[in-house]
Amino acid sequence: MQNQVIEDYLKAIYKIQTTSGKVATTALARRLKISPASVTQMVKKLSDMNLVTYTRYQGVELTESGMKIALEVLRHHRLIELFLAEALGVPWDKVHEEAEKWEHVLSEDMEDRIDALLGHPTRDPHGAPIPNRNGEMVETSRLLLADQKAGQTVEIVQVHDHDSELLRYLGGMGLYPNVELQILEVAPFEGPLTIKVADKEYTLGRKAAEQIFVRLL
Amino acid sequence: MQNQVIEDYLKAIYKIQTTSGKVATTALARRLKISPASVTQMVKKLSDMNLVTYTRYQGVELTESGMKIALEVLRHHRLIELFLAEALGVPWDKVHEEAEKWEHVLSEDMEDRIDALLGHPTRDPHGAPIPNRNGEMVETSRLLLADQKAGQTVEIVQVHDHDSELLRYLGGMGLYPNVELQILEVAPFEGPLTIKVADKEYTLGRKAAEQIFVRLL
DNA sequence: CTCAATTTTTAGGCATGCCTAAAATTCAAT
DNA sequence: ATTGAATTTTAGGCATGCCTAAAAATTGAG
Repeated sequence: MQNQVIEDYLKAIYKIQTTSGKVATTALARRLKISPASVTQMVKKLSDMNLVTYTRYQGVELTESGMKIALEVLRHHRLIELFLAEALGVPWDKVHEEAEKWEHVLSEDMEDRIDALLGHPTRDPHGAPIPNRNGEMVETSRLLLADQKAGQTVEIVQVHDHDSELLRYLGGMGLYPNVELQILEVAPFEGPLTIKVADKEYTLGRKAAEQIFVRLL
Repeated sequence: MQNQVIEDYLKAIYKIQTTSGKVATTALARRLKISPASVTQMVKKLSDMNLVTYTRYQGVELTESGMKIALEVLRHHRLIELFLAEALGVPWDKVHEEAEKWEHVLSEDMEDRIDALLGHPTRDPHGAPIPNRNGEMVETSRLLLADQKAGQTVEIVQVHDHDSELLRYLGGMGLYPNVELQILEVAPFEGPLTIKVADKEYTLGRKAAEQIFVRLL
């Protein structure tokens, strides 16, 4: 059983666990693009290795050591994303994909060097918090831009990192973490938002606004 | 069959092929630390994939496409070595080991970015030539420091990269590629060399001197 | 040119991690 | 409380890439 596979499972379990609590076989299978049957099998092995607790038909949960590994991988992933963006100028819509591969080959020594080079950063290019070496991180605001009211001035805190196309779209409007924007109008019935960024106005679809976390100013 | 495994085989075949010509199963097995029986099996698959030519009991040779891949991996390896040294300050005795892992996850896009960042370099930190995107490279001098005579002034061109301890030893004396040194004395019966580097004298064992390529000045 | 030593291949096995089809269990609606 | 739908697990299989032991081919010393 290779590291890469285990790490991908633990990372996926972590993601699901922190967003929706219980981690069902099917949810894991969907995220990993693996059949549910295979997931069941693998999850048993992870359980044997004390990385997750598993009860038949009841889903899994990370153990302490499973959580530790998941957070290490997450740290690698986000450090690499930032490193690629800063050191190599990789556009923010591409860093995720690359980091998916690099995260599994990063030694502790390289991790430390990158961390130091970047000045011990706490946020990746999408605004997601980077766990420190002890797995601690400062959580981001959980306010969705989509839920805010017209008239508000907010600052972008974090953006979902999975959809490359969305990231390019947002980048085109200058919508990055730490950027301030005004909500001019919110169309009713789940309609689009009209926003003002750097003195320009844009119309932002509801779907996009649901991928953006903000804090109030 | 994963990329990593194929790439490691092709790289090993390349190395043996360019140093000793024919590539025997056992030699490959020794280098890869895999049993000869397993190598035979794998080599058949590589042959099926048209990456090597293989005749039972006669060893293997890279085909054109096998050579192409081997050179790509070599390019990745050496670019990464230099990148780690330059961008992250990794000491030259550690870059090889790290590059062994990174080389397999480097996309073409990242390769180009690193290449550009480093100014399209032609030598890695050990002085080994970096193939360009077409697999072309300028070969280094094949003169061994160990074969030179007393009184010569030479410049280090390349150093073998596999032995971390040797590299630390050489680094301690300031013996890096592009460094000039004088051979003051060569002890007979395969004895050590006395050399002068940056106005300091050192005694260099025969074994070490056999790992260093130079050009005459 | 022979035959013993060496090299290489074949045969048979094993672990990993994936799959599909079918069976077992849980869930939810009545 | 029942039952049909959905979820999850079990059973059986497959490809990859490694292993050891034994057989086959090659090599080289006399």
